[in-house]
Amino acid sequence: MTSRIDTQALKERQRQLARQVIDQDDLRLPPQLVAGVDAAFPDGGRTTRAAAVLMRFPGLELMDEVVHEQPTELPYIPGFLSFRELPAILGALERLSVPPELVFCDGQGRAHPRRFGIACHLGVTTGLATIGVGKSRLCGRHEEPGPEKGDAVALSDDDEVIGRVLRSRSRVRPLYISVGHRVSLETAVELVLACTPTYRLPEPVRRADRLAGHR
DNA sequence: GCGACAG
DNA sequence: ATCTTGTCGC
Repeated sequence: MTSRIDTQALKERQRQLARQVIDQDDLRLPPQLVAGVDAAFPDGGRTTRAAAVLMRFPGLELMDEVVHEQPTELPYIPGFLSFRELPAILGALERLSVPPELVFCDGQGRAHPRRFGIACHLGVTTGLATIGVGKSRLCGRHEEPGPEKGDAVALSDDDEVIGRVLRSRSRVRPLYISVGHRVSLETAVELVLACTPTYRLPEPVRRADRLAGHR
């Protein structure tokens, strides 16, 4: 049986909203308050548990943490992740004591088939500056980046550069960094590196991962 | 038709 | 993402 979900309609919404993405720096630099968000799916996926972590920049001192749960509305479909995770993530973000100036998202930004991954969706929906931090590739092609922290190569789709494949720490699998909203790709890469002192993931998303219940 | 496919 | 123990490597 075919999916009950009208992916064609969702594609149109993505293409429409993608026109509102701002891929240039339009935020205070350096920012003072950054956040990381992520979602987990307990109960065999019936519940969506979103976490938001607020930290100061550049010191990365913890300022606030929020966990928010609500019933899962949609299944996971490659290319439509944001429609599944965004509702709960918005709920978590709204409950932070202070709104962040920049949000690191677990997943792609413009490095998406219709240039509208979850980081873009969150940015356009809230108006916040956002950066996509993917742990693996959704689309695009690239060479293998060098082995040291900071080594990076372009992620390209056709003739378009849609992101960067970045070695956030030496000798770890690279991250897929892309513009979410109101941040340039160059600034996104610098901010990711500045928030990644110890582990593979930027500290805000790593902590959001933990809070949501990952391991 | 076949392979790819964020979390 | 989630289901799951031990195990290989620094």
